[in-house]
Amino acid sequence: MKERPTLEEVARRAGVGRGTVSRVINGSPRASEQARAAVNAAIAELGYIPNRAARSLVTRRTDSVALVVPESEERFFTEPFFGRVVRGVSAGLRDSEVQLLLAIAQDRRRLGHYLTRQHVDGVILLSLHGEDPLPGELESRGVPAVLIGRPLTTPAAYVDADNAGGARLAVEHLAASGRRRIGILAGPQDMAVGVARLAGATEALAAAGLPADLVAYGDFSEASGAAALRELLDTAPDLDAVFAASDPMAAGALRVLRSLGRAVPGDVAVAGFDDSVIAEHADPPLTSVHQPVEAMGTAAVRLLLDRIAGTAPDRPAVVLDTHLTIRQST
Amino acid sequence: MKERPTLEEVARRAGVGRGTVSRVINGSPRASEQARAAVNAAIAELGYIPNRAARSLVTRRTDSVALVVPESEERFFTEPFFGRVVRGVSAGLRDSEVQLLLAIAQDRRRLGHYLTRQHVDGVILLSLHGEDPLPGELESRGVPAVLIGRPLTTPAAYVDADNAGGARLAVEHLAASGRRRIGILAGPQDMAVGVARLAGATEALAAAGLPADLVAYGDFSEASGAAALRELLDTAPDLDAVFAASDPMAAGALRVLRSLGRAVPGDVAVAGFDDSVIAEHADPPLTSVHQPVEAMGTAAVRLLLDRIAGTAPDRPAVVLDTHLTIRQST
DNA sequence: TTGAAAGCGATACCAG
DNA sequence: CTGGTATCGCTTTCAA
Repeated sequence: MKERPTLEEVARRAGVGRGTVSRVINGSPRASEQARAAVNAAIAELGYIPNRAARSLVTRRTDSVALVVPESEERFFTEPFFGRVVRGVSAGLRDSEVQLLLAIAQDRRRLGHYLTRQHVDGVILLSLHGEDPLPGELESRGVPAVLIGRPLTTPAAYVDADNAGGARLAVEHLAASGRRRIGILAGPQDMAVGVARLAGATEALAAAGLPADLVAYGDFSEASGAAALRELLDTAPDLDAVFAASDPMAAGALRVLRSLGRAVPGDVAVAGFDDSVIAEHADPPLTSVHQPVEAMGTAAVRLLLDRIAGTAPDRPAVVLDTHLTIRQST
Repeated sequence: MKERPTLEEVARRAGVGRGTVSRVINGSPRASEQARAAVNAAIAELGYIPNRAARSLVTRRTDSVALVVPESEERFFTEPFFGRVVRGVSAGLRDSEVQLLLAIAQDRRRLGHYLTRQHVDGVILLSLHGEDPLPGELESRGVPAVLIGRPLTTPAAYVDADNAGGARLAVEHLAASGRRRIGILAGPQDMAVGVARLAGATEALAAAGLPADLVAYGDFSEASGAAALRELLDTAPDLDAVFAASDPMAAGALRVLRSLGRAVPGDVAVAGFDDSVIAEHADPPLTSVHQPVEAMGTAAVRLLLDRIAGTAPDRPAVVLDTHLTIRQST
């Protein structure tokens, strides 16, 4: 377990002063080629690695950002969404010397206490519900924050998928394939995603000259999707297509249709949202709106790093395109 | 953006020396009740938070552990497994002041370079394949490592689910419900999980006095499960149950059975492994072996923290129980 | 039990 | 362009 060399030893080995070594390491232009070469040689030879703690102590930067996830949102952990975001965030950090800290927020108070400039340079917040006071608190303490998922009302920097656009794509696809009685299984309207997906679907119906009279609400769960579809079938037995605001809701719809003996897509076409493993393994496999989750994570870090560097607008938003993955259910 | 107070200011406010403040903060017994009270009051009043960098600089500990995930294993990110592990690890760290660093390993060399005592106190490694040289490298450099998932051959500290036991449970369940021609859709035999699940299944067959002649192999994927089942049906058209080493494989089997018009569970019972969202949403919902993934994460940190503290055996292993979630497919 | 003083390893400013 | 020096905020002797 050999001890790591310090900057001072590098300086001695290279026959230069500590200042010079530091300049070379941090890519300062004020260093002669000669010095640069000597220092780099010494670094390579000694296997020198700068001590983050020491650096952080004087620069007052931590070179780390936190990804904060509310512990209460069990969905995050049992759905692939979380992993994909993490992967995207990590990819965005790849070439940047910045570390990713994971903060699963058990206790909001304690977390707010912890997330200071002393510990992180910035924060990415994974939030489902729009009404989180945390980003505001952070910003007011000088800690840049970026949300993944648009907040419902609170203004903040965020990255999101084009949920409305995705819903539009799906409904357009249903209409284009000749469906005329298209039902919408909408998500909860106290979340931005729920609102946006319904809005997009409604728009597409209007554009196709179809009525938007068949709307029922759920909470994104399978059971709620099943219930919502039953509700729609009560008023419109002639329904020939369904757009669900989530894949589990679509799966619930499939279940109901099967139990009723209605063929999919023969009698009723079904489209979901998220292009998740559920869509892929459903019977029949579900046409579903695909979100670029990894890209959202990457965009979020990029935005955050820009904000930390002070080179980003104060409250920027990035909205990424979705596309439709077409499978056998439509 | 108020500046955080330093320890020195706390000392001044409390009317004691810096040494005393430090002792109180770190719970040293060598501090009078009086001093303790004064210091704590000052800390509360000033909102003091110790500076990790400064502390780390002198203690030579980082108070952080890394969770390392091979980037190449796309499975990790698109399956809930990853999120659940993260959640468990995070829960294990909850009361410990230790931070969780996420390292998605793009480049093994660079990562090995990075993971020194200077940056982390220890490492948790999420590895699918058994042949990872990283843990060994780390240990030899004095960085404690704990694997999640038993390595195939390399000796190392690890936490794992009782894969063999889980497979045994599933096959026992099939046999107990009167099935006599039970096929095994095994996973790849170059992974410890694949080996263990097949071993457990075989054991259970033997214990039930049934032959273990119906075994076909796959790679855990849906397609491979479908292919493997077709293979078994060729030689044993009278097959009346299948145990698959993964849920996707089981889903593949369901698909084949459906296309052949065989009823599940009427004609053939099907059991999977992982109790994933796929099992839950399959048609019919799959009986599947449940692994305590969160608990594995928690156990892994606990083990790691013990090793860091030097209070754990040198190469300990923790194996956690699985259970069977029974659904309609059996 | 306590305070004072000496570092931990880096950066940043300074004069040269 | 360069080397020395002060400094970041904390822990840890050491002497009192």
